[in-house]
Amino acid sequence: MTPTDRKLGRPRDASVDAAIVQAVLEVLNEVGLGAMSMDAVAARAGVGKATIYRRWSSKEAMVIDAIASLVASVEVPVTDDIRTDLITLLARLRAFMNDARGGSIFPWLVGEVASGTDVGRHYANAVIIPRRALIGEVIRRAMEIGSLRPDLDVQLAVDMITGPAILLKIMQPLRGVDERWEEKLVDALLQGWQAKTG
Amino acid sequence: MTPTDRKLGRPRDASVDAAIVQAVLEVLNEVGLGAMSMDAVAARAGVGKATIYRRWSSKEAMVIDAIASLVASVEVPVTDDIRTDLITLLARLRAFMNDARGGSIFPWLVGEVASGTDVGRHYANAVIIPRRALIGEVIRRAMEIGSLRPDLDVQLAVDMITGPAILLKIMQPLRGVDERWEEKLVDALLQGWQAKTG
DNA sequence: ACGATACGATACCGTCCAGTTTCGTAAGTC
DNA sequence: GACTTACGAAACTGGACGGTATCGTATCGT
Repeated sequence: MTPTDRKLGRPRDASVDAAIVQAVLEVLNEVGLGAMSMDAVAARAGVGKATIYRRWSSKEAMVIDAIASLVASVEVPVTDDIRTDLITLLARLRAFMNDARGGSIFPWLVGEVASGTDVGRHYANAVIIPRRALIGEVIRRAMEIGSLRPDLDVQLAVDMITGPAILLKIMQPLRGVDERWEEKLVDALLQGWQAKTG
Repeated sequence: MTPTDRKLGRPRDASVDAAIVQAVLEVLNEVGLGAMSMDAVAARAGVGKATIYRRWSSKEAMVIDAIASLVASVEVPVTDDIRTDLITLLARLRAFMNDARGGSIFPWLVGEVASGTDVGRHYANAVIIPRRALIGEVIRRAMEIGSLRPDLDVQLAVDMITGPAILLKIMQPLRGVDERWEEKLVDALLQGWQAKTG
Protein backbone atom coordinates (compact mmCIF):
# COMPACT_ATOMS: atom_id res chain seq x y z
CA MET A 1 0.00 0.00 0.00
CA THR A 2 2.00 2.94 -1.21
CA PRO A 3 0.73 6.41 -0.20
CA THR A 4 -0.42 7.16 -3.73
CA ASP A 5 -2.31 3.89 -3.97
CA ARG A 6 -5.64 3.84 -5.70
CA LYS A 7 -6.10 7.55 -5.84
CA LEU A 8 -6.30 8.09 -9.55
CA GLY A 9 -9.20 9.64 -11.38
CA ARG A 10 -12.69 10.49 -10.22
CA PRO A 11 -13.78 8.39 -7.26
CA ARG A 12 -16.91 6.30 -7.36
CA ASP A 13 -20.08 7.84 -6.10
CA ALA A 14 -21.29 5.77 -3.16
CA SER A 15 -24.83 7.08 -3.50
CA VAL A 16 -24.97 5.48 -6.93
CA ASP A 17 -24.48 2.03 -5.41
CA ALA A 18 -27.41 2.62 -3.08
CA ALA A 19 -29.58 3.93 -5.89
CA ILE A 20 -28.92 0.85 -8.02
CA VAL A 21 -29.62 -1.62 -5.24
CA GLN A 22 -32.79 0.24 -4.40
CA ALA A 23 -33.85 0.19 -8.05
CA VAL A 24 -33.20 -3.55 -8.30
CA LEU A 25 -35.42 -4.25 -5.32
CA GLU A 26 -38.16 -2.01 -6.64
CA VAL A 27 -38.23 -3.45 -10.13
CA LEU A 28 -37.89 -6.97 -8.78
CA ASN A 29 -40.84 -6.25 -6.57
CA GLU A 30 -42.93 -5.03 -9.46
CA VAL A 31 -42.19 -7.40 -12.30
CA GLY A 32 -40.19 -10.31 -10.88
CA LEU A 33 -36.80 -11.61 -11.87
CA GLY A 34 -37.64 -13.00 -15.29
CA ALA A 35 -39.14 -9.75 -16.53
CA MET A 36 -36.55 -7.46 -14.99
CA SER A 37 -34.29 -5.88 -17.61
CA MET A 38 -31.05 -4.08 -16.98
CA ASP A 39 -32.39 -1.12 -18.92
CA ALA A 40 -35.31 -0.90 -16.51
CA VAL A 41 -32.99 -0.98 -13.52
CA ALA A 42 -30.71 1.65 -15.02
CA ALA A 43 -33.64 3.90 -15.87
CA ARG A 44 -35.16 3.53 -12.41
CA ALA A 45 -31.85 4.31 -10.76
CA GLY A 46 -31.23 7.24 -13.09
CA VAL A 47 -27.96 5.66 -14.14
CA GLY A 48 -26.23 4.47 -17.27
CA LYS A 49 -25.91 0.75 -17.85
CA ALA A 50 -22.16 1.12 -18.06
CA THR A 51 -22.18 2.37 -14.50
CA ILE A 52 -23.89 -0.82 -13.39
CA TYR A 53 -21.47 -3.06 -15.24
CA ARG A 54 -18.58 -1.13 -13.72
CA ARG A 55 -19.72 -2.54 -10.35
CA TRP A 56 -21.07 -5.96 -11.15
CA SER A 57 -19.97 -8.36 -13.82
CA SER A 58 -23.43 -9.71 -14.55
CA LYS A 59 -27.10 -9.33 -13.85
CA GLU A 60 -27.06 -12.29 -11.52
CA ALA A 61 -24.23 -10.91 -9.38
CA MET A 62 -26.10 -7.65 -9.07
CA VAL A 63 -29.30 -9.37 -7.98
CA ILE A 64 -27.48 -11.46 -5.42
CA ASP A 65 -25.99 -8.35 -3.84
CA ALA A 66 -29.34 -6.61 -3.83
CA ILE A 67 -31.01 -9.58 -2.18
CA ALA A 68 -28.28 -9.76 0.42
CA SER A 69 -29.09 -6.19 1.38
CA LEU A 70 -32.47 -7.43 2.60
CA VAL A 71 -30.85 -8.87 5.69
CA ALA A 72 -32.75 -7.58 8.65
CA SER A 73 -31.29 -7.09 12.08
CA VAL A 74 -32.37 -10.03 14.18
CA GLU A 75 -33.21 -9.30 17.74
CA VAL A 76 -34.35 -11.74 20.39
CA PRO A 77 -37.59 -10.86 22.14
CA VAL A 78 -37.09 -10.79 25.89
CA THR A 79 -40.45 -11.41 27.52
CA ASP A 80 -40.75 -14.07 30.19
CA ASP A 81 -43.92 -15.26 28.47
CA ILE A 82 -43.29 -17.72 25.66
CA ARG A 83 -46.73 -17.07 24.20
CA THR A 84 -46.13 -13.38 23.59
CA ASP A 85 -42.61 -14.11 22.38
CA LEU A 86 -43.86 -16.51 19.75
CA ILE A 87 -46.65 -14.17 18.68
CA THR A 88 -44.10 -11.40 18.31
CA LEU A 89 -41.83 -13.58 16.20
CA LEU A 90 -44.71 -14.68 14.01
CA ALA A 91 -45.97 -11.15 13.50
CA ARG A 92 -42.46 -10.08 12.62
CA LEU A 93 -42.10 -12.87 10.08
CA ARG A 94 -45.41 -12.00 8.47
CA ALA A 95 -44.53 -8.33 8.42
CA PHE A 96 -41.25 -9.17 6.72
CA MET A 97 -42.96 -11.29 4.08
CA ASN A 98 -45.42 -8.49 3.36
CA ASP A 99 -42.81 -5.78 3.53
CA ALA A 100 -43.13 -3.10 0.89
CA ARG A 101 -39.59 -3.79 -0.27
CA GLY A 102 -39.77 -7.55 -0.23
CA GLY A 103 -43.48 -8.29 -0.44
CA SER A 104 -43.73 -9.37 -4.04
CA ILE A 105 -40.17 -10.61 -4.15
CA PHE A 106 -40.86 -13.27 -1.58
CA PRO A 107 -42.91 -15.62 -3.75
CA TRP A 108 -40.33 -16.17 -6.44
CA LEU A 109 -37.59 -16.09 -3.85
CA VAL A 110 -39.25 -19.14 -2.35
CA GLY A 111 -39.03 -20.79 -5.73
CA GLU A 112 -35.35 -19.90 -5.99
CA VAL A 113 -34.62 -21.41 -2.59
CA ALA A 114 -36.57 -24.56 -3.37
CA SER A 115 -34.80 -24.95 -6.68
CA GLY A 116 -31.38 -24.52 -5.10
CA THR A 117 -30.41 -21.58 -7.31
CA ASP A 118 -27.43 -19.37 -6.57
CA VAL A 119 -29.74 -16.55 -5.63
CA GLY A 120 -31.73 -18.92 -3.47
CA ARG A 121 -28.70 -20.16 -1.60
CA HIS A 122 -27.47 -16.66 -0.90
CA TYR A 123 -30.88 -15.62 0.35
CA ALA A 124 -31.15 -18.67 2.55
CA ASN A 125 -27.80 -18.04 4.14
CA ALA A 126 -28.36 -14.32 4.60
CA VAL A 127 -31.96 -14.31 5.78
CA ILE A 128 -33.67 -17.62 6.36
CA ILE A 129 -31.08 -19.45 8.41
CA PRO A 130 -30.40 -16.63 10.90
CA ARG A 131 -34.10 -16.10 11.41
CA ARG A 132 -34.76 -19.77 11.98
CA ALA A 133 -31.88 -19.90 14.43
CA LEU A 134 -33.40 -17.02 16.32
CA ILE A 135 -36.78 -18.71 16.66
CA GLY A 136 -35.09 -21.92 17.67
CA GLU A 137 -33.18 -20.07 20.36
CA VAL A 138 -36.35 -18.65 21.86
CA ILE A 139 -37.92 -22.10 21.96
CA ARG A 140 -34.83 -23.66 23.48
CA ARG A 141 -34.71 -21.08 26.21
CA ALA A 142 -38.37 -21.63 27.03
CA MET A 143 -37.67 -25.34 27.30
CA GLU A 144 -34.88 -24.68 29.77
CA ILE A 145 -36.97 -22.59 32.11
CA GLY A 146 -39.83 -25.05 31.91
CA SER A 147 -42.28 -23.02 29.85
CA LEU A 148 -42.24 -25.72 27.20
CA ARG A 149 -41.94 -29.49 27.41
CA PRO A 150 -38.27 -30.47 27.56
CA ASP A 151 -38.60 -33.18 24.91
CA LEU A 152 -39.53 -30.95 21.97
CA ASP A 153 -37.75 -31.33 18.66
CA VAL A 154 -36.62 -27.74 18.15
CA GLN A 155 -36.17 -27.99 14.39
CA LEU A 156 -39.63 -29.49 14.00
CA ALA A 157 -41.09 -26.84 16.28
CA VAL A 158 -39.62 -24.09 14.13
CA ASP A 159 -41.16 -25.75 11.08
CA MET A 160 -44.52 -25.92 12.83
CA ILE A 161 -44.46 -22.18 13.46
CA THR A 162 -43.02 -20.89 10.22
CA GLY A 163 -44.59 -23.44 7.87
CA PRO A 164 -48.18 -22.28 8.31
CA ALA A 165 -47.05 -18.64 8.13
CA ILE A 166 -45.37 -19.17 4.80
CA LEU A 167 -48.30 -21.19 3.56
CA LEU A 168 -50.58 -18.32 4.49
CA LYS A 169 -48.44 -15.97 2.45
CA ILE A 170 -48.49 -18.32 -0.50
CA MET A 171 -52.25 -18.72 -0.43
CA GLN A 172 -52.82 -15.04 0.15
CA PRO A 173 -54.29 -14.45 -3.32
CA LEU A 174 -56.83 -17.19 -2.67
CA ARG A 175 -58.32 -16.22 0.65
CA GLY A 176 -58.55 -13.49 3.22
CA VAL A 177 -56.35 -13.40 6.26
CA ASP A 178 -57.98 -13.89 9.62
CA GLU A 179 -57.21 -11.16 12.11
CA ARG A 180 -55.47 -12.35 15.24
CA TRP A 181 -54.18 -15.22 13.12
CA GLU A 182 -50.87 -15.31 14.96
CA GLU A 183 -52.56 -15.74 18.34
CA LYS A 184 -54.74 -18.55 17.07
CA LEU A 185 -51.80 -20.47 15.67
CA VAL A 186 -49.62 -19.99 18.72
CA ASP A 187 -52.40 -21.03 21.07
CA ALA A 188 -53.06 -24.13 19.01
CA LEU A 189 -49.37 -25.04 19.06
CA LEU A 190 -48.93 -24.39 22.75
CA GLN A 191 -51.73 -26.77 23.60
CA GLY A 192 -49.44 -29.54 22.51
CA TRP A 193 -46.12 -28.05 23.47
CA GLN A 194 -47.07 -27.42 27.08
CA ALA A 195 -49.03 -30.62 27.65
CA LYS A 196 -47.70 -33.30 29.95
CA THR A 197 -46.39 -36.35 28.19
CA GLY A 198 -48.73 -39.31 27.66
CA MET B 1 -74.56 -31.64 -36.48
CA THR B 2 -75.00 -32.74 -40.04
CA PRO B 3 -73.69 -36.19 -40.92
CA THR B 4 -70.80 -34.74 -42.87
CA ASP B 5 -69.82 -32.45 -40.02
CA ARG B 6 -66.16 -31.96 -39.13
CA LYS B 7 -64.98 -34.87 -41.18
CA LEU B 8 -62.81 -33.16 -43.70
CA GLY B 9 -59.16 -33.86 -44.17
CA ARG B 10 -56.72 -35.79 -42.04
CA PRO B 11 -57.89 -36.06 -38.42
CA ARG B 12 -55.72 -34.92 -35.56
CA ASP B 13 -53.48 -37.46 -33.98
CA ALA B 14 -54.49 -37.82 -30.34
CA SER B 15 -51.12 -39.26 -29.41
CA VAL B 16 -49.56 -35.97 -30.46
CA ASP B 17 -51.54 -34.11 -27.80
CA ALA B 18 -50.24 -36.47 -25.15
CA ALA B 19 -46.67 -36.18 -26.44
CA ILE B 20 -46.80 -32.39 -26.26
CA VAL B 21 -48.24 -32.27 -22.76
CA GLN B 22 -45.67 -34.79 -21.64
CA ALA B 23 -42.89 -32.73 -23.22
CA VAL B 24 -44.13 -29.56 -21.53
CA LEU B 25 -44.04 -31.21 -18.14
CA GLU B 26 -40.60 -32.64 -18.75
CA VAL B 27 -39.02 -29.43 -19.95
CA LEU B 28 -40.79 -27.47 -17.25
CA ASN B 29 -39.40 -29.90 -14.75
CA GLU B 30 -35.88 -29.47 -16.06
CA VAL B 31 -35.51 -25.77 -16.77
CA GLY B 32 -38.54 -24.01 -15.29
CA LEU B 33 -41.08 -21.80 -16.97
CA GLY B 34 -38.90 -18.82 -17.73
CA ALA B 35 -36.30 -20.85 -19.56
CA MET B 36 -38.73 -23.09 -21.41
CA SER B 37 -38.86 -22.34 -25.12
CA MET B 38 -41.42 -23.52 -27.58
CA ASP B 39 -38.64 -24.90 -29.74
CA ALA B 40 -37.48 -27.02 -26.83
CA VAL B 41 -40.98 -28.37 -26.27
CA ALA B 42 -41.45 -29.10 -29.95
CA ALA B 43 -38.10 -30.85 -30.18
CA ARG B 44 -38.77 -32.91 -27.07
CA ALA B 45 -42.18 -33.94 -28.34
CA GLY B 46 -40.79 -34.73 -31.80
CA VAL B 47 -43.26 -32.29 -33.26
CA GLY B 48 -43.29 -29.17 -35.39
CA LYS B 49 -44.09 -25.86 -33.75
CA ALA B 50 -46.98 -25.37 -36.12
CA THR B 51 -48.55 -28.52 -34.71
CA ILE B 52 -48.44 -26.98 -31.25
CA TYR B 53 -49.96 -23.70 -32.37
CA ARG B 54 -52.70 -25.61 -34.13
CA ARG B 55 -53.85 -26.75 -30.68
CA TRP B 56 -53.07 -23.80 -28.40
CA SER B 57 -53.10 -20.14 -29.24
CA SER B 58 -50.17 -19.27 -26.99
CA LYS B 59 -47.45 -20.64 -24.78
CA GLU B 60 -49.37 -19.73 -21.67
CA ALA B 61 -52.52 -21.57 -22.73
CA MET B 62 -50.43 -24.63 -23.44
CA VAL B 63 -48.77 -24.52 -20.03
CA ILE B 64 -52.07 -24.10 -18.25
CA ASP B 65 -53.44 -27.20 -19.95
CA ALA B 66 -50.33 -29.17 -19.14
CA ILE B 67 -50.49 -28.14 -15.49
CA ALA B 68 -54.15 -29.04 -15.32
CA SER B 69 -53.22 -32.56 -16.39
CA LEU B 70 -51.40 -32.95 -13.09
CA VAL B 71 -54.67 -33.29 -11.26
CA ALA B 72 -54.51 -36.43 -9.20
CA SER B 73 -57.45 -38.51 -8.15
CA VAL B 74 -58.27 -37.64 -4.58
CA GLU B 75 -59.36 -40.44 -2.38
CA VAL B 76 -60.34 -40.32 1.25
CA PRO B 77 -58.47 -42.66 3.57
CA VAL B 78 -60.87 -44.81 5.53
CA THR B 79 -59.10 -45.94 8.68
CA ASP B 80 -60.79 -45.49 12.03
CA ASP B 81 -57.50 -44.16 13.39
CA ILE B 82 -57.00 -40.43 12.80
CA ARG B 83 -53.27 -40.77 13.34
CA THR B 84 -52.70 -43.18 10.50
CA ASP B 85 -55.11 -41.22 8.33
CA LEU B 86 -53.13 -38.03 8.79
CA ILE B 87 -49.82 -39.80 8.26
CA THR B 88 -51.17 -41.26 5.05
CA LEU B 89 -52.34 -37.87 3.84
CA LEU B 90 -49.01 -36.28 4.68
CA ALA B 91 -47.01 -39.00 2.98
CA ARG B 92 -49.23 -38.64 -0.07
CA LEU B 93 -48.68 -34.88 -0.15
CA ARG B 94 -44.94 -35.25 0.10
CA ALA B 95 -44.90 -37.95 -2.54
CA PHE B 96 -46.85 -35.66 -4.84
CA MET B 97 -44.45 -32.78 -4.28
CA ASN B 98 -41.49 -35.01 -5.02
CA ASP B 99 -43.18 -36.73 -7.92
CA ALA B 100 -40.94 -37.36 -10.89
CA ARG B 101 -43.30 -35.41 -13.11
CA GLY B 102 -43.97 -32.53 -10.78
CA GLY B 103 -40.96 -32.52 -8.48
CA SER B 104 -39.07 -29.59 -9.87
CA ILE B 105 -42.19 -27.89 -11.13
CA PHE B 106 -43.56 -27.46 -7.65
CA PRO B 107 -41.18 -24.74 -6.48
CA TRP B 108 -41.97 -22.22 -9.17
CA LEU B 109 -45.60 -23.29 -9.12
CA VAL B 110 -45.63 -22.10 -5.53
CA GLY B 111 -44.33 -18.77 -6.75
CA GLU B 112 -47.03 -18.60 -9.38
CA VAL B 113 -49.76 -19.28 -6.84
CA ALA B 114 -48.35 -16.72 -4.41
CA SER B 115 -48.12 -14.12 -7.16
CA GLY B 116 -51.67 -14.74 -8.28
CA THR B 117 -50.72 -15.57 -11.87
CA ASP B 118 -53.13 -17.16 -14.30
CA VAL B 119 -51.17 -20.37 -14.16
CA GLY B 120 -51.17 -20.17 -10.38
CA ARG B 121 -54.91 -19.70 -10.15
CA HIS B 122 -55.57 -22.65 -12.44
CA TYR B 123 -53.24 -24.85 -10.46
CA ALA B 124 -54.79 -23.79 -7.19
CA ASN B 125 -58.28 -24.58 -8.40
CA ALA B 126 -57.32 -27.87 -10.00
CA VAL B 127 -54.99 -29.27 -7.36
CA ILE B 128 -54.56 -27.34 -4.15
CA ILE B 129 -58.15 -26.60 -3.23
CA PRO B 130 -59.48 -30.14 -3.72
CA ARG B 131 -56.61 -31.57 -1.74
CA ARG B 132 -57.10 -29.14 1.10
CA ALA B 133 -60.79 -29.92 1.14
CA LEU B 134 -59.97 -33.61 1.40
CA ILE B 135 -57.73 -33.13 4.41
CA GLY B 136 -60.27 -30.85 6.02
CA GLU B 137 -62.91 -33.51 5.53
CA VAL B 138 -60.85 -36.13 7.31
CA ILE B 139 -60.30 -33.79 10.23
CA ARG B 140 -63.95 -32.85 10.42
CA ARG B 141 -65.00 -36.46 10.50
CA ALA B 142 -62.54 -37.22 13.29
CA MET B 143 -63.98 -34.33 15.25
CA GLU B 144 -67.46 -35.74 14.86
CA ILE B 145 -66.59 -39.17 16.19
CA GLY B 146 -64.61 -37.67 19.04
CA SER B 147 -61.09 -38.55 17.91
CA LEU B 148 -60.24 -34.86 17.85
CA ARG B 149 -61.34 -31.95 20.01
CA PRO B 150 -64.62 -30.57 18.75
CA ASP B 151 -63.47 -26.95 18.91
CA LEU B 152 -60.69 -27.16 16.30
CA ASP B 153 -60.47 -24.56 13.56
CA VAL B 154 -60.42 -26.88 10.54
CA GLN B 155 -58.85 -24.39 8.16
CA LEU B 156 -56.09 -23.65 10.65
CA ALA B 157 -55.58 -27.35 11.28
CA VAL B 158 -55.10 -27.97 7.57
CA ASP B 159 -52.53 -25.18 7.52
CA MET B 160 -50.73 -26.74 10.47
CA ILE B 161 -50.39 -30.02 8.61
CA THR B 162 -49.60 -28.86 5.13
CA GLY B 163 -47.54 -25.76 6.03
CA PRO B 164 -44.60 -27.65 7.54
CA ALA B 165 -44.71 -30.17 4.70
CA ILE B 166 -44.42 -27.47 2.08
CA LEU B 167 -41.74 -25.73 4.08
CA LEU B 168 -39.81 -28.97 4.19
CA LYS B 169 -40.02 -29.21 0.42
CA ILE B 170 -38.85 -25.62 0.03
CA MET B 171 -35.88 -26.09 2.33
CA GLN B 172 -35.02 -29.43 0.78
CA PRO B 173 -31.82 -28.15 -0.88
CA LEU B 174 -30.62 -26.88 2.48
CA ARG B 175 -30.98 -29.89 4.72
CA GLY B 176 -31.64 -33.60 4.81
CA VAL B 177 -35.06 -35.01 5.47
CA ASP B 178 -35.61 -36.94 8.64
CA GLU B 179 -37.03 -40.38 8.12
CA ARG B 180 -40.36 -40.94 9.82
CA TRP B 181 -40.85 -37.19 9.52
CA GLU B 182 -44.58 -37.55 8.92
CA GLU B 183 -45.07 -39.53 12.13
CA LYS B 184 -43.17 -36.98 14.18
CA LEU B 185 -45.20 -34.09 12.89
CA VAL B 186 -48.53 -35.84 13.28
CA ASP B 187 -47.70 -36.94 16.81
CA ALA B 188 -46.67 -33.42 17.74
CA LEU B 189 -49.89 -32.03 16.33
CA LEU B 190 -52.11 -34.63 17.95
CA GLN B 191 -50.73 -33.80 21.38
CA GLY B 192 -52.57 -30.52 21.09
CA TRP B 193 -55.51 -31.61 19.05
CA GLN B 194 -56.55 -34.41 21.35
CA ALA B 195 -55.88 -32.61 24.67
CA LYS B 196 -58.76 -31.64 26.89
CA THR B 197 -59.57 -27.97 26.89
CA GLY B 198 -57.91 -25.64 29.43
C1' DA C 1 -58.44 -39.54 -58.04
C1' DC C 2 -59.43 -35.18 -55.56
C1' DG C 3 -59.98 -31.81 -52.09
C1' DA C 4 -59.04 -30.79 -47.40
C1' DT C 5 -56.67 -30.97 -43.24
C1' DA C 6 -52.62 -32.67 -40.25
C1' DC C 7 -47.92 -33.51 -39.84
C1' DG C 8 -42.55 -32.56 -39.20
C1' DA C 9 -39.10 -29.55 -40.64
C1' DT C 10 -37.23 -25.33 -41.55
C1' DA C 11 -36.88 -20.70 -42.67
C1' DC C 12 -38.29 -16.42 -41.37
C1' DC C 13 -39.85 -11.97 -38.83
C1' DG C 14 -40.06 -8.81 -35.14
C1' DT C 15 -38.91 -8.04 -30.60
C1' DC C 16 -36.56 -8.14 -26.42
C1' DC C 17 -32.50 -8.10 -23.85
C1' DA C 18 -27.59 -8.76 -21.71
C1' DG C 19 -23.56 -6.80 -22.34
C1' DT C 20 -20.15 -3.51 -24.93
C1' DT C 21 -18.67 0.67 -26.89
C1' DT C 22 -18.57 5.53 -27.69
C1' DC C 23 -19.07 10.32 -26.46
C1' DG C 24 -19.11 14.47 -24.05
C1' DT C 25 -18.53 15.85 -19.39
C1' DA C 26 -17.42 15.88 -14.32
C1' DA C 27 -14.30 15.09 -10.47
C1' DG C 28 -10.52 13.77 -8.56
C1' DT C 29 -4.58 13.46 -8.29
C1' DC C 30 -0.05 15.33 -9.46
C1' DG D 1 -3.04 22.17 -17.11
C1' DA D 2 -2.19 16.95 -17.90
C1' DC D 3 -3.85 12.61 -16.71
C1' DT D 4 -7.01 9.26 -15.09
C1' DT D 5 -11.23 7.36 -13.78
C1' DA D 6 -16.50 7.92 -13.15
C1' DC D 7 -20.75 9.41 -14.92
C1' DG D 8 -25.35 9.56 -17.93
C1' DA D 9 -26.95 8.82 -22.42
C1' DA D 10 -27.37 6.51 -26.40
C1' DA D 11 -26.01 3.59 -30.12
C1' DC D 12 -24.77 -0.89 -31.17
C1' DT D 13 -24.03 -6.20 -31.33
C1' DG D 14 -25.29 -10.82 -31.02
C1' DG D 15 -28.27 -14.17 -29.56
C1' DA D 16 -32.68 -16.06 -27.91
C1' DC D 17 -37.40 -16.57 -28.43
C1' DG D 18 -42.64 -16.29 -29.59
C1' DG D 19 -45.20 -16.76 -33.36
C1' DT D 20 -46.04 -17.23 -38.62
C1' DA D 21 -45.40 -18.99 -43.21
C1' DT D 22 -43.91 -22.39 -46.47
C1' DC D 23 -42.95 -27.02 -48.23
C1' DG D 24 -43.30 -31.76 -49.12
C1' DT D 25 -45.72 -35.59 -47.35
C1' DA D 26 -49.38 -38.32 -45.01
C1' DT D 27 -54.20 -39.46 -44.04
C1' DC D 28 -58.86 -38.84 -44.01
C1' DG D 29 -63.79 -38.47 -46.65
C1' DT D 30 -66.10 -38.54 -51.05
